[in-house]
Amino acid sequence: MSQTAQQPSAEQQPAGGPDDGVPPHRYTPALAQRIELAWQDRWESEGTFHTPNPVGRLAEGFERVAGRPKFFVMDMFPYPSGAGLHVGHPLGYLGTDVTSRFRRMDGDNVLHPMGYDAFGLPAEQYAVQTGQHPRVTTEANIAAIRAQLRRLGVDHDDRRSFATIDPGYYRWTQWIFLRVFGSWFDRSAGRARPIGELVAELDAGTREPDPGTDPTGRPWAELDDVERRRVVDAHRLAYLHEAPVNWCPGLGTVLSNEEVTPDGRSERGNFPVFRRPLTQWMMRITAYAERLLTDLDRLDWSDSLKQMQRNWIGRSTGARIGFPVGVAGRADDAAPETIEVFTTRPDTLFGATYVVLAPEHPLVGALTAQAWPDGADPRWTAGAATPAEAVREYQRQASRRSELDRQDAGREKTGVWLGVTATNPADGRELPVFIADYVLTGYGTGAIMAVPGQDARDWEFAEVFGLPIVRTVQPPADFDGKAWTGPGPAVNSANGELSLDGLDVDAAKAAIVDWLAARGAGEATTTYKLRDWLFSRQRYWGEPFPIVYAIDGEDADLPVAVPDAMLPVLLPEVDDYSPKTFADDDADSAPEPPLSRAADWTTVELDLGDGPRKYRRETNTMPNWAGSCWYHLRYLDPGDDERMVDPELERYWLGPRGPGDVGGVDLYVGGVEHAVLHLLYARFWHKVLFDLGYVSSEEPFRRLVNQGYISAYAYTDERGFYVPAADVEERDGQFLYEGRPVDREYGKIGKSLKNMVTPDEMIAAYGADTFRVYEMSTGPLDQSRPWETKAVVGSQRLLQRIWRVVVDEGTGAPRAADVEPGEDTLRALHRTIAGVRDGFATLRFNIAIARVTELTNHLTQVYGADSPVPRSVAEPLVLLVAPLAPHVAEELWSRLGHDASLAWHPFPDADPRWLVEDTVQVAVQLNGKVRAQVSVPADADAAALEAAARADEKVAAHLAGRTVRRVVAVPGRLVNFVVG
RNA sequence: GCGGGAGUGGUGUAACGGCAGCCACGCCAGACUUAGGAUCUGGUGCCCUCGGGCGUGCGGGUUCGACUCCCGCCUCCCGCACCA
Repeated sequence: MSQTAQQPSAEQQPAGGPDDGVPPHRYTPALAQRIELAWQDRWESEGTFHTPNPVGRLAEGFERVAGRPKFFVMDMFPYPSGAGLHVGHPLGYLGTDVTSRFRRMDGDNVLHPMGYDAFGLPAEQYAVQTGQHPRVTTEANIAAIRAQLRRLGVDHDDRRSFATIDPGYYRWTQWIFLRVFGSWFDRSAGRARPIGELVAELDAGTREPDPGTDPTGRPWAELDDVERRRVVDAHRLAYLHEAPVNWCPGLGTVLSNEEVTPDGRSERGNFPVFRRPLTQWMMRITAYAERLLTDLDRLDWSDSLKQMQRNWIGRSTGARIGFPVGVAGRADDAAPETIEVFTTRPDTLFGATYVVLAPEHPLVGALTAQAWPDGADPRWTAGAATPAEAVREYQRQASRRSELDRQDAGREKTGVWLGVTATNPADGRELPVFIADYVLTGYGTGAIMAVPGQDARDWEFAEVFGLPIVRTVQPPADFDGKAWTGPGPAVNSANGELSLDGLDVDAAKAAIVDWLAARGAGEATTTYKLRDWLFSRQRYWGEPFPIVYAIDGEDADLPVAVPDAMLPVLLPEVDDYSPKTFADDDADSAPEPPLSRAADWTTVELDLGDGPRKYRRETNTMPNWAGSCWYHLRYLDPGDDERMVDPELERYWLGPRGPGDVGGVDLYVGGVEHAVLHLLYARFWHKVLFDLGYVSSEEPFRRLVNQGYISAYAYTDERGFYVPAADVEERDGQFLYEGRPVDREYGKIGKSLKNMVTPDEMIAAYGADTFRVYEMSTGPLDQSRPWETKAVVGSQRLLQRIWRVVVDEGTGAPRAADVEPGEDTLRALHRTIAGVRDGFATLRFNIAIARVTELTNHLTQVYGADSPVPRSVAEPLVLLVAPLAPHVAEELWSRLGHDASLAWHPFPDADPRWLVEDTVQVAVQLNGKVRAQVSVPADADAAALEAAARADEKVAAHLAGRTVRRVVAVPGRLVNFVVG
């Protein structure tokens, strides 16, 4: 490639024939294509965008950048779907590319890698349909996207690319899983620790098992080995758990809460989802709820995104209060039970008039009375002969009811009485206990005290069931509504020992919680909406778990980690990639993962330290999100076979920049659709790795920006059918397709709206540089915008004008010469430099382009078509535009006589001398309205400014005969006369 | 309902509390052309009696001065939503 290096000019033939009137060396789309392909080849062959690491395999050339600050910029990596990119997809990739190129020129050691998120449902579903191995389609799709990205001219370091399906990558995904499995959350320390330390402390008697981890209730010392294993397993951050899960028969798999849409369907495929108890792998993300919440404050993310995560974590503070249930009416051998409720309003305890359990609450069976008491309200019994019958029927209905119905706040409240009462600990009143589906199993304790006077939902239920309503907060005098949830003094809230009456809400809360705590009847507590992460999928195309279970023996079915040295656990070949799927609405079906049918693979003989034994493998696979939880770490050296990541590389690229800094990627750009799923999971894993000492950064992504979306107009004819948007004409404000009027809509780009526009089409018509400039010119990166193909020509014209400033269109020779620019030109240049830098630094590339356009237009006017352009202006112009339109900039730079790529050339600096004017125009206002302009020296003080203004004829005319009450003169800006 | 964000020409947008509309698309006119869907130049917020008047969703407020800050509405977009 040395020939290319010395003679990089891509121009091999004139752009047009002699007869068509187009100058032979004009920057036409055809020339743009040749330039772009040639420079893409050269960048690749020279390794222009190889980023050196400080140490290790990729350290070559580091001495060149050792003194530079590091800058790690990253895109949310794509899922290679095969559907192809449309013009909306590259927006973020181009934003990071411009930033990356700018920061490199401006003196940073920039890391800008790209990988592929490649496990997942679409490839698997395609495989199920065609029998083609998902790896084959996935790899073909990756190759296609990689080619498209290359054609856009992005500056990724190709040596650092990988896909999550690479065994060399998912080996470490499995390794991280084992670290999570191999640790527990020490609540006293507020962090994860290796599980071995837990065992040591339990053995030493310095620690008791966490509550709820030991079903035997016996001391640790008295437990046998298997019982101890179970206790330890219950502490792990990755644990097996039988619980109601989101079972999706149509997909044949379970889904995490986050993968279920609010209307109770699968996010992928839109199939119905049912709640069903199953044993599944869970990740204890809830242990990190507090840190995930509070550390948001330390991140440079948008407020809206932080707010979404806060809402998802859903912290709320309140109290747990016990409501004892007596034995009266229950089975003869029933022991007394206490219903624990969670409330954020303990101050309203005296207003509680009934208690409600979720239908799935574990105490429901034990609390249900044998028979209805005499005179039971028919509204409470649902017409059933016994409480047990009513409960069974209600539970059945609740499990059948889709999440949509269940969460529809407008639906009338339903429920049944258990036939028993619970005692209000504050005043000893007996309150009826119901089950009702407006109380959710997974939140709080799955049980509430109902306070209709202060809660709209409880009020509604009380009205339907004829339950008493007691106000315990005095509403304002003019309030005539139902439940009052606002502030006010407590009323009706006293017992023999305690009175809350007159206290405001906060004071009443404090008083009642103290009183309850003193009698062991309750305590202040915090709960979260966030639930543990369901981590198993019954799919083929995902990472296998590095977990086996003994087949025989006392410890059968307890999970055992596959030793690190035996990783990766490779995905086996199978004949059928599909999980067993069922009719969409078959709620009673049970999962059957494809790996369970790989008979040779599922059982294995291993020696895990106590001799060879037979084990069965875990046949679930990890969810799609696993691979994207840590890929930022693998970019640092994807070829490292020794470690997940070299700690020294992690410290260099991701480590904190100072005390208290969270560290992480310096700029992470991607779509807002990952606001809770990916970003919460990735933060969680990163924090676990931090706690265990594998990384020095507390957060994965220091700064995050959501790029906007590109939408496009679509058109429907009189029948409501979409017509091809590309063929619609606008005439006099009317939109016409084949001469007939059509209606305009605005929406997602895609086949269904017939408004698809692809980068390939745009690149073919204009070249990648024009496409890049157009996309970046339409607004700040984070802003959504409409696509308008007809406007692309503006960007094409800009690049043509820049080309024409630097190159003679007739001869192809550079027009730059060593002539001195005029002062106007110098000012224009340096103002442009300052503006472009500002635009790049703030991701408002539209500003940078506007300033470059101004400079170009200035040069076009001043230097015409023939006079030589000062080299000292032409060269900076080329450098300024280089991050936006890198190919044409490289070509011009080379024609200006430079052998080396400009990718590493210093970005121009604005000379402050040329940013200040000698004389400035200042506005003269009367009462805030501009009446005149005066020209004054830039350094004129207030008095000089006022004098100059008064000397102006127009101003004098305005001031004549009027009283000047006040003069505001701001040097360099304006004079304002306040007149009477 | 709760939370977040945004409302500026025909369109995308721009304006440290200081001349509202930079730059571009579109449109209008002109130049060069056999020709123009090329290129270049000029114009283009609205109204006007050509003096000027009015203009940043609406209404108030702070200020010498508000697109910008504060309060209250309206509209649109996004997220969450029976979360106790």
